[in-house]
Amino acid sequence: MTEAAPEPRGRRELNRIRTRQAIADAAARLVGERGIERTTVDDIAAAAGIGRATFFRHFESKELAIAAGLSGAAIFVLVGILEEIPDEVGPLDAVRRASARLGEDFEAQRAMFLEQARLSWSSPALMAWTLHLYVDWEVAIAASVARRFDDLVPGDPRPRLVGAITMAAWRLAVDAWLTDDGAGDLPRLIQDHLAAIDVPRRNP
Amino acid sequence: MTEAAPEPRGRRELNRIRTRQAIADAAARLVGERGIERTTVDDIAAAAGIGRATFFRHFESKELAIAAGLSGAAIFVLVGILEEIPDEVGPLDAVRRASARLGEDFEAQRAMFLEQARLSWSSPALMAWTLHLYVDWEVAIAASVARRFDDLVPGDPRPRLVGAITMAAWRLAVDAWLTDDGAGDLPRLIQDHLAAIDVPRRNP
DNA sequence: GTACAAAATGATACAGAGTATCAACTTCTG
DNA sequence: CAGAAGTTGATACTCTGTATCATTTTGTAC
Repeated sequence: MTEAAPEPRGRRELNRIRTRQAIADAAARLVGERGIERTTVDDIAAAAGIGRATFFRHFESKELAIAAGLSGAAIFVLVGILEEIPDEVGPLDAVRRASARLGEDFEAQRAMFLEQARLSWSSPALMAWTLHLYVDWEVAIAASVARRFDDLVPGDPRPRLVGAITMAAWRLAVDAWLTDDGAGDLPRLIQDHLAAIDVPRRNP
Repeated sequence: MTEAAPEPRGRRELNRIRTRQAIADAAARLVGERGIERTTVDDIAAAAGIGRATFFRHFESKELAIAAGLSGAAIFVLVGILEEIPDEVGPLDAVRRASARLGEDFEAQRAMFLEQARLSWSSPALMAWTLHLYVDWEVAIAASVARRFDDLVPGDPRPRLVGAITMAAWRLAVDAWLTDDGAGDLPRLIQDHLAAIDVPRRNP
């Protein structure tokens, strides 16, 4: 999972990251072209230039590779933007601002987001593994917002809760957007969802 | 998924519900006895007294049947208790009270809950499908809390957000509990998680 | 640059999951 | 009771995911 790690050490790590990204990209592209049912692990492996055994060294399932290819980019960018929000901004406000920043470029990529969202929920197995991937993103968001709490204690549930709330708000906003066939304003929907929740930055 | 539906109409519906429950129960029992890797769809079908094709008419995957058998009971009871909380209690408070009520009997079944929780996260595929099942439960909780908002409007995201928050709080509390090998106080952990979040019953 | 250890790869075989088809059986309706 | 509708179980098949092993690539020490 892509966190703000130090520069990778050697060629092995570089290759590992590059291969994983190549697999995810190939998976998303082939599923976009043919649909999930007509896309096999062998197809994805061939398109990524690897063997099938290597595929399974990078991803636990075909659907996880597809989910990483479809959903990974937007969330990766969100976490990156989160890191840039000034430290004095509270945890949920930081998430709101980062989501708003991501939304600024939304119109330029609306069709792509819509297609990716449709594909993500287009099979029960892919939905299940997309949710699995979202848990990884929750952890990344939690790591990013933890320092924004004034009174964090060891074992404090709030960073993980903020991560979970963020992914839930996004997921439900995308659901509503798809229900409306993408006619709605997704950035607005995300902000509405995030506005409805509060996680105080300081316990009472 | 079990919602407070009217009495089933005919023998077909009764059989469908009964068969589905038999499959889920057999799946959980066999996985408890042998582990996931040693439990096949044919094993579960045989234990439930059905054919393998019938198995796949009730569940989209082996792991979904297992998840339904392991996790379904506790959440079914939670939704039932939610229905009994007085209408004037706000949405999240109702969830807190229902969770507290469920926790009253916790000690009597602590070993069973611990084993079920461990099994639920014991394979990536089962984790993914358990999360998939949780989305069904979010919908059920949303249906139950919707009337507790003073100013609900069509398309209002808050009931679904309460559902998502409830399942996230439970999931993260169980995670923390497992990290501590079940030594912690799960009902207390759930209350702590639920206490950290607010969804105002009325928009400002 | 070389030798060796460690890690990664790809080919392959296999068990089992998940899908599709069809004949037979069960349930429902009039 | 007859006929329609729905459900079932057996079976064949494709593909996923796992395991094994020989080969290749990368990293380290000298």
